[in-house]
Amino acid sequence: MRYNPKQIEKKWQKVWLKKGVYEPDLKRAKKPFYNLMMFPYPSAEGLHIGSVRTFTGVDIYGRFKRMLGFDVFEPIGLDGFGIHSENYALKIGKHPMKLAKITEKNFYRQLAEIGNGFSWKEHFETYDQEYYKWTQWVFIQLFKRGLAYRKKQAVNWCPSCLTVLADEQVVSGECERCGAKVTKKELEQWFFRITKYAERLLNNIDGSPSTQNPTADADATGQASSGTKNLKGLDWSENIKIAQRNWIGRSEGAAIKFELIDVPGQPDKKHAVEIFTTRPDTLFGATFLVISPELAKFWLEIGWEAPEGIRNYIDEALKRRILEKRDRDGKDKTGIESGIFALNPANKEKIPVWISDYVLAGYGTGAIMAVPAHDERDFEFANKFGLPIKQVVAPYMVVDGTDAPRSSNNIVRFNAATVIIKHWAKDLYYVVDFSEHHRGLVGGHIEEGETSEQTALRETREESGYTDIKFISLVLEHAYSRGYKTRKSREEECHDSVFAIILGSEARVDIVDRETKKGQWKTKEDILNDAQFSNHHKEFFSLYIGHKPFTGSGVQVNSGKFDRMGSEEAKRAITEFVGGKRKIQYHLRDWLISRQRYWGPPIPMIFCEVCYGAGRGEQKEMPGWHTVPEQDLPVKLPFVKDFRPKGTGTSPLAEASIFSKVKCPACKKTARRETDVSDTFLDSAWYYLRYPSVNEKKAAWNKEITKKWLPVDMYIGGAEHSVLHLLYSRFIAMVFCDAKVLPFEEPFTTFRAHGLITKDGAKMSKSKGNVVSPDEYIRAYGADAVRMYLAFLAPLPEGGDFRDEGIRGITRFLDRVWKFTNEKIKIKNEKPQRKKKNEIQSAVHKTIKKVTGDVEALQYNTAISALMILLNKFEENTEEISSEDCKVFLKLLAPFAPHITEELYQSLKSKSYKLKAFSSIHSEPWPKFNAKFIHEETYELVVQVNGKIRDKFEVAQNVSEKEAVDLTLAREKVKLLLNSKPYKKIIFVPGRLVNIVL
RNA sequence: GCUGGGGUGGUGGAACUGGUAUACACGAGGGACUUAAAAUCCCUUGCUCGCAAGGGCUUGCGGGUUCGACUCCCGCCCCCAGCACCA
Repeated sequence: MRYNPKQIEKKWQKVWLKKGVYEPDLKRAKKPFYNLMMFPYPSAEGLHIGSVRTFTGVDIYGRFKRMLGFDVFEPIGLDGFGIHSENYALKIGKHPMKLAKITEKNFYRQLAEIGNGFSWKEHFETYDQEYYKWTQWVFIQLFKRGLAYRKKQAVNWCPSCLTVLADEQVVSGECERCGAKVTKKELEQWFFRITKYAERLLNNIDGSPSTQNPTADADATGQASSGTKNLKGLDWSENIKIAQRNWIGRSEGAAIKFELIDVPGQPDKKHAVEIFTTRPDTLFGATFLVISPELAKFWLEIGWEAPEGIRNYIDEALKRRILEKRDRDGKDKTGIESGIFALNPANKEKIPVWISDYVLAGYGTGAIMAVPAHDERDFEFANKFGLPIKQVVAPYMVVDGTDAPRSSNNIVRFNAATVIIKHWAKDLYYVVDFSEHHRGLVGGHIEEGETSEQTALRETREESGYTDIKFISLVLEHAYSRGYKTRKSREEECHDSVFAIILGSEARVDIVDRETKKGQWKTKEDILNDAQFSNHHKEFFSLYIGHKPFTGSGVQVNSGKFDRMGSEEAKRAITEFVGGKRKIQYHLRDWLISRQRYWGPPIPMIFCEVCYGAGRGEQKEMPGWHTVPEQDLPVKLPFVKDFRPKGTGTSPLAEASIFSKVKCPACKKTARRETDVSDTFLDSAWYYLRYPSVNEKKAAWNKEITKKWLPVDMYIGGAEHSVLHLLYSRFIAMVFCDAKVLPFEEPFTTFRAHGLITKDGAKMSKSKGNVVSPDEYIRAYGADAVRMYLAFLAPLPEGGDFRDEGIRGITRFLDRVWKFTNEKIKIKNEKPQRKKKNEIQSAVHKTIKKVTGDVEALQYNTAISALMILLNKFEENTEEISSEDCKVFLKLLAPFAPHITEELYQSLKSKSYKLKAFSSIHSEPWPKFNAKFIHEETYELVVQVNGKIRDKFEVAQNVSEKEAVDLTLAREKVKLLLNSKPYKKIIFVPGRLVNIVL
């Protein structure tokens, strides 16, 4: 019989289902293992090959764990509620409610065909009332805990589709669907206060105890520290952790008040503006303030009398802000002088206040101090409007990570002068070659009795030979650098004075410097791009000639009594000096929950005018708002024929008066329902809690079952969800942990991101028409081959390239597995002639070890390669292989190719299997390796001469150094190479090589 | 621009803790079987010089550390992903 995947795959899928091979006992499982893949949303074309790869990737791991004795729970469901599914419905002109049923069927069929060990009994869909009832309940709990609120905010708006768009539907400022330029529209929206959890969400990533944070909100997180502490941090892919850290975006800085002088229209009042900065060390260099148009508008509202020009600017800037999604590259800053002045608290200088659109309203206080010498944006702005630039931090070149001068014994200190020499006529600069691969600027030590200017002039003459020198300016008072002079193995620290010198003419004398350095003229660009140009000097050069602000840390200059202090230290000192407060800011914004759409769970809130008038409400700050009483859940999504988004900024549900009209739960008068639906991310932020408790009718999740199965042991999904979905899920878990209805605050113990899959080296996309559909491949090659090929492409965490020819290798392999095992079955070679017993045994056990380790690390490609090598060995030694060997092989292969291995395993056990007595290979224990079988008696010793391989020979495993060396020197080849010359030394690495150094 | 990840044969990709670079597979070339093709099986396959024995070169580029570097250090270039006026 030939291997025919079509026949066997369907057969075993049915048997597994019937026997409940993949259904753990949720109540009584002894070693629960929750194996989860990211919630799929059914898309237009059905299952994408990339998702198939993830699902089988997760499944391989789950099958492996099951064989290791765990009760594996591997649920599946559909995230079919929300904007993606609705958009597809809009596109093909079907109603999403009807469409859902169709896609659902197709999706589940595809999922069944790939042969995963899903726990099908627990599946659900997010658009099922039984599910979204609890999604609504989740919303209510957040409202009750004061974490849901309403606020006006500008949302993405497509003027052509007349609809609100989610951020991810806006591709570089344009509507994903029609390509129209996306604008903004101000609407009242529901938000979740995720920002209250910013610090905890951040700290849990690393499990480090929260840092001292005097100003952070204490109320929401107050009881947090007593909760579960995850001291080790999350076992997540590092890149995902980094993405989350960046998204939360904690920055440490200071809040500093600037007094305002003479605000027009406010002659008698004292005003001040508070700014947030991460660089209080640069305060002495703050030459102006900038406020956002929003803050300026607010100032106008509270009585600032500004001239019309300024008012116009503010209005226009605000309008632009609403219309444009985002500035393409953050350039073209606009601005206007307000006429108001402020007092720099550090040096008491009077500085102007500007209004500009480069300052954001939503971050910090909406006002900044501008330090053009040390901030790129301020620098650009100051140059555009001719504002003063004042340097207060000098660079301190470092090699060892420290950022300030410090004392140490092996530091050689000296003062030096560095000189930038400009050509007399062209835009060229003189550089000297220190050595063949090292260039830099002219300069040298300041000698006894010399001023730094004198040094500069002397060094210029000595090193360049030019004599017609015009000293033009002192660029920096001081700069500090530390470098290693490796040859002398000491550190040197020099205090540089940097000068710019311009040559009047080419008058020149012979170079008198005894090192006779070679020099050349270079352009600015050449110098800045020269890899061999001294970095230390490059920094000086770019500061003055390259015209760039210095944004690093270094040493204070021009900062009064703080001069010569390291700038890191100065941050604290200067903040204190001006009476500022240390402050922590986050980039994280609150979670926008409302969608003015149809296809989602209606937000379970009721607004009552009467209660609003009376100031009644469940939350003090939100009079008039009531949650839908729990017994009235779910708020069913009605069938609305015209589900298209309206251009009005309200959901299509608002049109259905039967839906929106409701009795107020408090006063029983007529009230109206909230007609917005919630964001899809809310559906998927808690779904993992529902799977094990899907049969629970009275609550969103069952307490005991949750305690048994959660948190999720292994979670695998796409890096594209590394921020939003994972952060939202963590947030929701934390909230419920605080509410004492969840026993943990981190939902996913281990998370691994899989890579992206390409087709023939190119990204798959509908427009390119190169999207791989799993169906045709499964039809042509069978699910096992598809699964294995996807696993063989590359390690799961990395991407891979799908090539049609590649799959041939796998089908060949499976054919050979089939043939070989069937021959074994025929011969029934239980006690084979074992001439090479040790060799075979060693190969088998090595493979067990390799596959076990690789599967645990999700390196499926190398695990499969090891199995291929073992099969080669088997085929070369057919007579030597027992059916036990075969069984081990099949077990190792089983997670990857579940159908063929089941078929072969069953026939290996008995000629005809009986359903009654059926026990699956997938429930068998995973093979164990024995280190003593892996051990080999000899190994190949490599002989190197000066690191090059010259010879190899067999030695005993336990060969001593002396023996090995003697054997090596006795080799003919070695003798020839040495030619009886002496060698310097011999290095022996046991188990590997001997290296003879001449 | 910033933050990650990466750059190894014609291709997908291997390589322990610094110790035999290119495992495994695809593709290609040659051969066997066949009337023929497909399938299957066997051999060759990093580049290069050489009739051969044998040598030289090779992990994006340039330096360095080391007996020895794909691996560690410094600088640069390129690709992918995410973020992007966050002060």
